[in-house]
Amino acid sequence: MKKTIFTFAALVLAILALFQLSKYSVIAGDTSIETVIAIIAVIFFVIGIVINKRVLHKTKKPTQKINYQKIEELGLSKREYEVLCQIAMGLSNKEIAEKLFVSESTIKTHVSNMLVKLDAKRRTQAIQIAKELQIIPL
Amino acid sequence: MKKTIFTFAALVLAILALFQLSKYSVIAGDTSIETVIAIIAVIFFVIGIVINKRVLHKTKKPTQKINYQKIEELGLSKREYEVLCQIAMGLSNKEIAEKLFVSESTIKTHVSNMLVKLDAKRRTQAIQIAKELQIIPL
DNA sequence: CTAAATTTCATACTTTAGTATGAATGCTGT
DNA sequence: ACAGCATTCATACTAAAGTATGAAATTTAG
Repeated sequence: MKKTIFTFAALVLAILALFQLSKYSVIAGDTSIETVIAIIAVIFFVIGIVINKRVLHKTKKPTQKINYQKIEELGLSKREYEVLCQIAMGLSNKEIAEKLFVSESTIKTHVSNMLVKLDAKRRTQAIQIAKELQIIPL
Repeated sequence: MKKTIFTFAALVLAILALFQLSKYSVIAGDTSIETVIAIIAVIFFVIGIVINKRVLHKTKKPTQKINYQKIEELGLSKREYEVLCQIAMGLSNKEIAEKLFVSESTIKTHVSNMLVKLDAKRRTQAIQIAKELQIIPL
């Protein structure tokens, strides 16, 4: 944090110095206004990019939004989708059954139907496919 | 794409107009050089931020880097880690065996040892845990 | 209201996953 | 050389996952 303040202060000073330098340069007739403006433009353009990159990197969280349209396209029912999410959480059929207050055989039915719709052979493959299609959170 | 080119062209024209305007303004004595420079600085600062945001949003892929230190902490061997990655890809033990040119029973051994080290009961849970620990790509 | 879809459950079965145990080979660092 | 670890493989077993089929209750859309 101290480093950031230091860097920022140094940057401001450098810019102020450049301002003065450019002003005298223009008055003295050594440099054209166009050149000065161009340099200033480039400098602030770069500063904008750098600052933006810093901020984005700090607060960036991959909030992947779910493709609900794809879920409908696949013909996944509400229950089948719920089961799919629980599978992705690493739960067994038995655990899912307890969580959703239904029997294990019901879960098996949902899983089997879901696998067909996702064109998967195993539940692990279903997780992978669902992630690719962005229908479950990462 | 056409829209981008249009926007960019419009932007360049606007800036050139601003340049001319500011130049005559300064020559006429209506505006100080400082003001012009400040305006230019702000404009390009904003442009820098906007362009950077666009580029980052387009090409942003959640390139989560793998926590190799964590892999060592868990005591996962090279082979066990390989198997873990293949499991996350949705492959069965048999498929993994063929891919790595070993027998299925070898894969079973690796899987079993890996599950203990990851403190998982199932391969699906292992995937979930591995993702949390950031030892496999999302 | 009726037809279609969803959800539920069961039974029987096959396949895959995972555990336990033992053992041979090869590599590595001391 | 030798202890320790990783890798390989096998056999036998248990547990979990997945398939197939049929059927009843519920919801939903037309």
